[in-house]
Amino acid sequence: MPYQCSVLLRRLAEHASLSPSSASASSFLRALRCLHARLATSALLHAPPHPHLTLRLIHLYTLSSDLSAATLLFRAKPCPIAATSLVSAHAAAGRLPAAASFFDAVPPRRRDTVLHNAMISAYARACHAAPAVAVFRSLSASDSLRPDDYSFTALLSAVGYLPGLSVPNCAQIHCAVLKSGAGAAMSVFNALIALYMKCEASEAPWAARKVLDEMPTKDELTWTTMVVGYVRRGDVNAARTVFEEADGKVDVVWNAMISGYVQSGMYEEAFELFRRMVLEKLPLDEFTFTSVLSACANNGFFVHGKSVHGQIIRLQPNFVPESALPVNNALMTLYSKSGKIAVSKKIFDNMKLKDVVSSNTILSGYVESGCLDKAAEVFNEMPYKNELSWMMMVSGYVHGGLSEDALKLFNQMRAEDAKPCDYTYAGAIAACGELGALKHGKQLHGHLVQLGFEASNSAGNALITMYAKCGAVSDAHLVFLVMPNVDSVSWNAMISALGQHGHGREALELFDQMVAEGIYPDRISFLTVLTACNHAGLVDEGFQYFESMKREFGIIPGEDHYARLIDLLGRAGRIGEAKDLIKTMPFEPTSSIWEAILSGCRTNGDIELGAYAADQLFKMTPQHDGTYILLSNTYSAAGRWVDAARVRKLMRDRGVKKEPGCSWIEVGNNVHVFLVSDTNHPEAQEIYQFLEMVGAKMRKLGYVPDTKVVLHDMGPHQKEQILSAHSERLAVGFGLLKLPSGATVTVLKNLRICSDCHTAMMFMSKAVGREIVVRDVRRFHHFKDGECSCGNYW
DNA sequence: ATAGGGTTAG
Repeated sequence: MPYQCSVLLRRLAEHASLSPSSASASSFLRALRCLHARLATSALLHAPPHPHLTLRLIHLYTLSSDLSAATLLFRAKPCPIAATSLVSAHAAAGRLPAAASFFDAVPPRRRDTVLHNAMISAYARACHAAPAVAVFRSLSASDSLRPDDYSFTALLSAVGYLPGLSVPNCAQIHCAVLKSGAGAAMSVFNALIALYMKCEASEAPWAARKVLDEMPTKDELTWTTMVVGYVRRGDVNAARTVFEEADGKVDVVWNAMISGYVQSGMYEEAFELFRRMVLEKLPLDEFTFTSVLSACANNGFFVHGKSVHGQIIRLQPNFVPESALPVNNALMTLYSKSGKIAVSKKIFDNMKLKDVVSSNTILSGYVESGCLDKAAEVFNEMPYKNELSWMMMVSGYVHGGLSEDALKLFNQMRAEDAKPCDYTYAGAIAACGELGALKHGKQLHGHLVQLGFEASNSAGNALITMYAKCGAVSDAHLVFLVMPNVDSVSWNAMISALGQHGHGREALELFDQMVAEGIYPDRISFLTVLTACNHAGLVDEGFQYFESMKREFGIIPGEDHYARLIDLLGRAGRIGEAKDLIKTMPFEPTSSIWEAILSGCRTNGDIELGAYAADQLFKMTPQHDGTYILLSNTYSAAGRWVDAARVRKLMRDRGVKKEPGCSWIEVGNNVHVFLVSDTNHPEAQEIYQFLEMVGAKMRKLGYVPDTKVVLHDMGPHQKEQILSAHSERLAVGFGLLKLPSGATVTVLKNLRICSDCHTAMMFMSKAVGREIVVRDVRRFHHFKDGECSCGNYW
C-alpha cells in the first residue's frame, strides 16, 4: 500500500510539476483532491517513517495551493525538505510570518542550504532586506554549508530594498560575490544588474551596463532587467535603446518595453510596439494584452482597445483562469473608461476567477459614472476589500455630494479595524470640509499626524481645503507651510483659501511666489486666481492674469475662465466690457457664460441684455430654475413688476420646480432663524412650523420687535448640512431647537447675513470668547468689519 | 525543495 501510494503520488507530482499552471493539471489536481486526503491518511498510517511519501504529498498540496493540508502533514512529519516547500509556498502567498514559522520549526543543525535560500527569498519578496541578510550570514557562518548561486541571487534581490543603497555599496557586494566563487551563474549577474539599477545615482546604469557587457552569456532576462531598470528610473529613451539592442530576443523584453511606455504615459508608443509584435507574428501573452489594453484605456484609444479585444477573442488564447484574470481586469477598465459599464459588468459576471482588482475596477467604473448605489452594492458584496476599495467608496461619496455617507463609511471602516490610507483620510477630510465640520476635521488631522501621514500630499491638500472651507485660513496656511513637498495642487488650494476669504492681494502674491519658485501654474491655478480677484473686486488684476495666462503660460482659457472674468466685470458694473469680451471668445457662449452675463445684468440693471441671455439659457437648460429667478429679480430690481410676474408664471407653466430653500431671518437686532422660500413645498411646512415654534419661544423672551424675511435658493440637503454641521459650533444663543427631522439648530446673537449670498455670518461666541466666521461651504463671500466682500449686506 | 523579469484598480 505505501509503495502504491508513493508511485501514484510521484505520478501526480510529476504531472503537476510539468505544468503547474496549465488548466489540465489544475483540474486534474482538483478532481483528485479527495483522493489525496485519503491517500495521505493511509500513507501516514501504513508507513510510519516514510519521509518520501510525506514529502511528495506536501509538495503536491503546495502545488495545488492547499496549504492547510500541507501544513497538517508537516506537523505530523517535520523534515527540512518539506519545510522548504512550505516556506516558499507561504512566501508566494504573501504570508511571511507563516513562512518564517516553518523555517524556525526546523532545528538549526538540520537546515540545509536550500532551506536557507527559500527563507532569504521569502524575505526578499516581502521587501525585508535586513532579516534576509541575517539568514544569509547564518548560512555563510555554518561549518558544513556554503551559499550557492541561489543564495546569492536571492540575497542580491533582498539587498535592493535597503534604504539609501549606493553604487559603492553595490560594488562592495559585487566584489564579495565574485570572491566567494559561488556566484557565477547568469541569475547572479542578472540580479546584480537589477541591484545597480536600483541605485539613485546617475552613474548607476553605467555600472549595471558594465556587468552586462562582461557577462559571457546573456539571456532574455538580462536585457529585460536592463529595460525594466531604466523604466523604473523614468528613462524610457534609454530603455528603448537597450530594447533595440536586444532585438531578436523575443517575448519578455517586448512586454517590458510596452509596459514601460504605459508607465511613462507614452501610450501611442506602447500601442505601436504592440502593432509591431503582431506584424512580426511574435507570441502574445497575457502580459502583452494587459499592458496594451491599459495603454488603450488610459489614452482613450477605445477603437484600438476593442480591436485588441477582438484579437483576444479570435486567437482564443488558452489562458488558465489565473492568466485570464489580469486581461479581463484590463478589459473592464477599457470598457468602463469608454462609458460602457454594462459591458464591463458583463465581463465581470462571466469571470471564472475574480480578485480585488476586478471588484475595484467595476467599483471605480460605477463611482466614476456617478452610480453610487450600484457602487455601494458591489462594495457590500465584496468578499475582500483592500485600502483602495474603501478609498474609492469614501471619495466617491464625497465627489457625489454625499459627505455624510462618506463619513459614515469612514467610521464603519475604523469599526471594522480596516486601516485607512492617506487618500481615504483625504476623502474623509474633504467630507468634513463640505459639511463645515471643523471639529471633526481637526480630529482627523490629529490622527493623520499620529499615523505618520504628515508627508502625504493628498492628505495635506485636503486639509488646506477643509480648513479654508471651515473658515480657518490660518490653520490652512499652517498646513501649507509645514508640508514637506508642496505640489501645484497645494499651491492652488492655498491660493484658493486666501481668495475665498477675501484676501485677494495675498492670493495674487502667493500665485506670483509659486511662479517664482518654478512651479508651473495650470488652468486650475488661473481659475483660482480669477475667483480670488472676484471676491476682492480686483477687476484690472483679473484682466491682467487672464491675459498672462494666454501670453506667458500658453494656457488657452476655457469657458470657465471666461465665465469667471465676465462675472468679475459684471459685479464691478462693467457689463459693457463683458459684452465685448464675449465677442472675442473663440467659441460660442456656453450656459455658464450666459449665466454670468445674466447675473451681471441683474446687478447692473441691463434688462435688454439680461432678457437675451435668459432666452439663450431657456433654450439650453429650460428646466434650470436659477435662470427664471435671476431674470425675474432683474425685472423687479428695475421696478418692472409685471414682467417679473410674467417670468414667474412662465416658470410655473413650464413645470419648473423651484428647489425649496431656507434662509436666515433677522428678528429685531440680534436674533436670527430660518425660513424657506417656497411655501408650497412639504419641506417648507416643516421649516415654517419650526419658525413658529422659534417665534413663540422668542416672543416669550420678549425678543420680537419686527421680522424681516429673506428668500433665497438653498436646497433642502444643503440646509440640513448647515444645520447639522454648524449646530455644535453655534451653540451660543438660546439653546438648541429641534427640527421635526431631528436636526438641531441654535439661535444666535450678533449674526450678520449677506443679502446676496445669504450665508456668510459672523457672531460673537461666548464659548470661545472671540469672533468666529462661519460660512456656507459652497459660497465664497467674505465678511470683514461687518461687511460682506460682495458689498451687498444688511 | 530554493533564485533573477514583464500585469490590472486610484
